[in-house]
Amino acid sequence: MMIETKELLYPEKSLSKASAGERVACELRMRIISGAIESGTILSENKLAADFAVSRSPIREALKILASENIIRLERMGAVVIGLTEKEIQEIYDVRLLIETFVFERLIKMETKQLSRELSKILEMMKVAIKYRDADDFALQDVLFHETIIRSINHSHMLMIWDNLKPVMECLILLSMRMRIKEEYEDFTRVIRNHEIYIEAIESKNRELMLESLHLNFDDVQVQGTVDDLWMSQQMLAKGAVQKND
Amino acid sequence: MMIETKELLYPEKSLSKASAGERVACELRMRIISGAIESGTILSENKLAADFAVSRSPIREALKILASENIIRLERMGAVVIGLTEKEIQEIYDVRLLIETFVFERLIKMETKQLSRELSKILEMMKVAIKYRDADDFALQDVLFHETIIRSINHSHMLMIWDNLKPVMECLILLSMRMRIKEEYEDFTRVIRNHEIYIEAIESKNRELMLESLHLNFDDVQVQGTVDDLWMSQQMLAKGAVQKND
DNA sequence: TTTATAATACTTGTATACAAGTATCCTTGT
DNA sequence: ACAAGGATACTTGTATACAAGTATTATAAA
Repeated sequence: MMIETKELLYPEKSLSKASAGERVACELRMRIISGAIESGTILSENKLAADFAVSRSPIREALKILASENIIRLERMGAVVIGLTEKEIQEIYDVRLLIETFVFERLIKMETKQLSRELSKILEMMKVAIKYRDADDFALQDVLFHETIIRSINHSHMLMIWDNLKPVMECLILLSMRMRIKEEYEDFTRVIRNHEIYIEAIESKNRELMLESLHLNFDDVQVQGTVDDLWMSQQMLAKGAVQKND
Repeated sequence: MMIETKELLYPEKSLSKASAGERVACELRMRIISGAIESGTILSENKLAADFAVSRSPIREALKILASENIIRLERMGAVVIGLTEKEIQEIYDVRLLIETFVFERLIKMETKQLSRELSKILEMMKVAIKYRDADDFALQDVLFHETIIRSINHSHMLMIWDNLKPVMECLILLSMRMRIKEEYEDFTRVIRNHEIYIEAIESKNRELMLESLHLNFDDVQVQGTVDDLWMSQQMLAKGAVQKND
């Protein structure tokens, strides 16, 4: 059944095969992360069902999904909207950095020709998306780019973590790109360049280059704050590794 | 409604306040991980509903949960049991190592007196559990021990990852402890010792000690394989950090 | 005016009903 | 014997109904 409401924030084309529950989840996610639904709001299953013109079953499914993403909190009575604070966004990037560096280390030991080709293709698509000023398409391809890298190492649990992170990342990037495509057009060529560096890093299996592009990417989605904890953690672990190798 | 079936693998006391769906999820998880339900089996909502004597609603909920844990795969027709291969168990430990080292780095910058007290209490409970040969209680406290550490840093996304990992970890530890409490009794005192080392590491904020106990813990749940990728990854990141600090 | 209690209008969790789609198997035609 | 097609018995996704519990509010008593 179609969702009947004023205006959909989430690009419809992406959920052609999605169930009503997933649709609702995507739309609610966008509204919450964009701030259209304020943090602290209490969502009621019945009210949502009425708003989206579906029954409670898909609504329940949607709320479960959003709760697993830590966007809402399921309580005895009603679901409380949590939303994304600055801190949470920083946390998301902590996780992403953790995953992607882990993935890269695996990639170094692998044949990456096929992957590199796939990434190049996605990059071309992104260029086209810019050319036609399609922010949504650009954002979705951007997400796909990183997902493709993560998938390539065949680590089901890293993929699990990504699957949890992905929807929120997607929202953030979608919103960010929509904002910037109007005025800050040149930002996009820089994003493209960062991705090219990433591919180069994979092809040459160059750790430093990969780190560089990763940070450029992060900085590019507006979060700057330090990631000192992460760095310290890694440094510590490395010391441990060295010690173990003695 | 009560689940009516021959024999429950999951300790009932833990799910006093759980919904039927969660109960089913826990029980199915145990059966799958223990091998009682073989990998490759196709689960049908209707059949499960009949077996557990509940309606399809809680069954659907349970299947969603298990799918998010990568234990089953939801397909067009039926849910396919994936189970845990050696590789997957290794992957779980990759993730756990990733999380716990990150957490420890945060702990170093925090006041850990309160945490240390909590952990000591849990440790005492574990000792009592051993004294009375209660493998289940021991296992659950063990899980709680690690969860307490992770919770203490207030990082909602690390907690999210843990929440995903926890149920499977819990199953593994439950099964492992049940196996060993009969014959390999002295194993438990070693586990206790490892946890004591962990607390000491937190109190003294000693990275090397923490790593040591972490590895002892891992080795203790039978997985030995290398974690080379992780080590390499950390080493690489540390280099990056150094470079950045220059 | 304030407090206690009871009615009401919500809430969730579960059961059941139904529609639409898909695999299986059986029949039928060649 | 074998291929084509259709009936049948499954499947999931969604809607709806109901029970049990909780917050709120209104009413009544002190």
